[in-house]
Amino acid sequence: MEQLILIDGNSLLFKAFYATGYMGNYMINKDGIPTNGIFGFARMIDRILADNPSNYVLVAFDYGKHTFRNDLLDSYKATRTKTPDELIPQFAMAREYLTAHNIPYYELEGYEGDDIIGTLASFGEANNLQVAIYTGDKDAFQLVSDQTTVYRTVKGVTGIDVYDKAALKEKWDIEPDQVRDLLGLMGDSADNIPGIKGVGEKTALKLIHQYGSIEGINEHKDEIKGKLGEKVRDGIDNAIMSKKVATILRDIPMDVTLDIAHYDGFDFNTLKAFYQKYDMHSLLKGLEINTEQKEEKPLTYEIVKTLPSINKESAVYVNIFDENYHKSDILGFGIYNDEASYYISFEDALKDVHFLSYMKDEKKKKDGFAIKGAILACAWHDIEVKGYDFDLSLATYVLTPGVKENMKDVSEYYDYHGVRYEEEVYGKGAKRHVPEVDEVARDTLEKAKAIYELKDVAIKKLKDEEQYHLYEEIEMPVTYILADMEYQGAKVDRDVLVSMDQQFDQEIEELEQEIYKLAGEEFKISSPKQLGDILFEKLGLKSGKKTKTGYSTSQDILEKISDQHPIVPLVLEYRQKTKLSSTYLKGLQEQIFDDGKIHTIYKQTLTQTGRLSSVDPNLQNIPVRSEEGKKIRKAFVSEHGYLVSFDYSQIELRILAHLAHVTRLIEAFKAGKDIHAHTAALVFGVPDEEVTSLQRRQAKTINFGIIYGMSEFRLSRQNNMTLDEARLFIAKYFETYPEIKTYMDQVVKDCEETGYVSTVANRKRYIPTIHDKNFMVREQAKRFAMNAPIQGSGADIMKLAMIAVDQAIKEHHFKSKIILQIHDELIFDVYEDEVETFMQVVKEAMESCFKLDVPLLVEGNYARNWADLK
DNA sequence: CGTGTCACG
DNA sequence: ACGTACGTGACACGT
Repeated sequence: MEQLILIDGNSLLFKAFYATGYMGNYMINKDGIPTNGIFGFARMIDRILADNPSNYVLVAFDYGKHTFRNDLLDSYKATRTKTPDELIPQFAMAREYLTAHNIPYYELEGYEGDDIIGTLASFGEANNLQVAIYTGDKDAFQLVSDQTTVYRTVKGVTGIDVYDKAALKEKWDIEPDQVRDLLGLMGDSADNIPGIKGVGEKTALKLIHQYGSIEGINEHKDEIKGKLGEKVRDGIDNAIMSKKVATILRDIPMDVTLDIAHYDGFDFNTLKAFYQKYDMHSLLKGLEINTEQKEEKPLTYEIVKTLPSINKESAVYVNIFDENYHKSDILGFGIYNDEASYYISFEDALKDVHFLSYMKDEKKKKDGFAIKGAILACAWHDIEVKGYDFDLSLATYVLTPGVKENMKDVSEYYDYHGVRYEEEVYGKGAKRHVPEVDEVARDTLEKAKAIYELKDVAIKKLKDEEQYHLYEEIEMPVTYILADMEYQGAKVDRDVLVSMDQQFDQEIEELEQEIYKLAGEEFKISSPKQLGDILFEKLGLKSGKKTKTGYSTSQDILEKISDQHPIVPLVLEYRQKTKLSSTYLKGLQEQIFDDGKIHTIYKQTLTQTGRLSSVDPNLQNIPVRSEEGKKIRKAFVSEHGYLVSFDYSQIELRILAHLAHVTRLIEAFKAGKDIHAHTAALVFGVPDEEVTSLQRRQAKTINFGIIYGMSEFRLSRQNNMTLDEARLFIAKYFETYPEIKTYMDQVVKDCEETGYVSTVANRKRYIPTIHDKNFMVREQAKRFAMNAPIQGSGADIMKLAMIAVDQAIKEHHFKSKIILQIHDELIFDVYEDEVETFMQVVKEAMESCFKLDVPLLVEGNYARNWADLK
């Protein structure tokens, strides 16, 4: 069946505008015209057409401010925030883009784009076409039918949710027609449609399921009991009217023929001229690449058994089969530059002296993707690699931490489409396999080529964004240090784990029996569902908050009711023991390599803030807070003498004091005071030495809360205060440190203007949801904005510390090595004879690696195992 | 594969 | 009126 594609132009342009705000700059072109909205708009349209080649496409726009909806409802869209100035000129550009692309568009005075789409969808259905509607609004769901599907853009410019009849059924259990009833009841704050006051999605659906429609509700309104009944009777007239407003017209007076949607492709030069006019280089490049790949220069490569000589900088892609490169086979290697394109299999490569000497030749410069993994996978197979000086993965992470780690998504970020997802090539889950060599070679060279093509683009962008330093002087050196740390590994005494494990298994078994006895039956204690039933149904304990699926049985709930029944403390103990047993005692044992060590993987391109994360296993969350758990650390032992730890004291509060120029905090840190006690003294107006432990604890809570963007509500709960007390407390806190309030307000404001926040090393976090129309989402965005510069600057400083320490170790010719990084702490394996000087040198290096307005304080310890490192 | 829970900074 | 702290990863359960 032929397909008719209908696109809501206004909706997409708005979405694109806000979604690409995260590009940070508003992409002003050389004439000073902002182009970010049109940029995202063009990307979306390109994507839609690439995914669904069709000869019938039409983009519908709103036209004129006044429609019949304003006659029905004075306030319609009255509360819409004014269209941003940067967006206004882009409406005309959107039409210009469509013209350049040969895509038909349509607008009709007094009607919204929705109505044009509704009318054309009816026409399409009557003419036996498959109709695909692309929009960001949920109103269009009412147009769904057996022939019509709605594609709703979500998150950014490429995410799309598919809505057909089954999806509506699943999401809301309603028919397409009832979408109007749903909207009529709920109203829509964005369009200022009232609906029924106090009725949200849940209640609206309940009413619809019971009475079928708003008309049905109206007939039975007197039967509805209680508060809801009152609300319904008060609001039903509004709902009836709101439904009319929310109804998309399907027969507006327009001359409907299939011809008005006729599309048969674009002219390369016309579209190119448009992109050039507005300086949209990445789209232009994407256009050229696509056309190139389709028509002119398909990827070619040669499978070789011995590597010919390579005389210029090349992309070298190491194709690693498993996620864990410490244990993975290597399938092969791709070497690509603009005159060479070779694939050599792992088996051949091992035997090829030309290849091996090329790889270890420092002077042969190489560009890669996730080079830490490439270097280490090679190292485990005794292949020495030198000369990597560019990493596309790291570069992209610095530019935008939000992009996924795989090469496909990274390439798409640059509008480069020549790479496929892993699953497409190798399958996923149980179906994952190595395809024939030709396919592996193609995949490998596709990736090598992408690295080669995108390197300059990425570097230019890094420089434009003033992030080249962060990339080149921080992330690149750190990736090499991490490679050493991972390869070095952490030595583990398996016997410690084994004997603890045996004891735990026994204790867990005993706990189980006691719990069953108290419960009167056997059940899966670790199933929250079954445990909830036992505690709150069978034993009738007072339940606290609920989760989506039932009673919450989380630790804080259980602690509150632990004196109500002897089973509760046993469950808590059971929880702790099974957690320690399965995750740490058993889990860690499985991860010990033949060399008696654990080799974690640090993810350097994952977090939104610049921190590292550790996986397989996670060595950044080994227990310490409970005495019982801390014993696990006894298993981590020194290989050569001592384990040494250095951790930054209060680094995040120091960063806050620095960033916000908090006079009294800075003074306190300079004077070396106990910062929480001192805060308490200032806030409660007592001398430092008279601060009670409760006061100190409350001050500590708020100090941390500030870093996270805490609410009054949360503080009151955390500190067992009333909401009023918490408000007063916060007010006094901000009186004490007035600069903090000013700073936080400014950070949020900056974020609203630029779409991102940044750290001391100019690491950026883009937060597009700062403009979200949903209050909750927006508030969360503000907390991200307040926290990211602090947490992120901490991460920056730690990375600088690692570089400084690495440097110092080399200068002093220490044999000792860094083993672990845990956000604000470094752990080393130190030779006995080096300990004394090592302690001094490292402390100095860490404290002086970055200058803040407050001193950085580092505390060091050494011991034979990790548990004894106080 | 999503959800709940809990381990860490 | 919303519903409530930032950043992570691993495991067990149950669909």
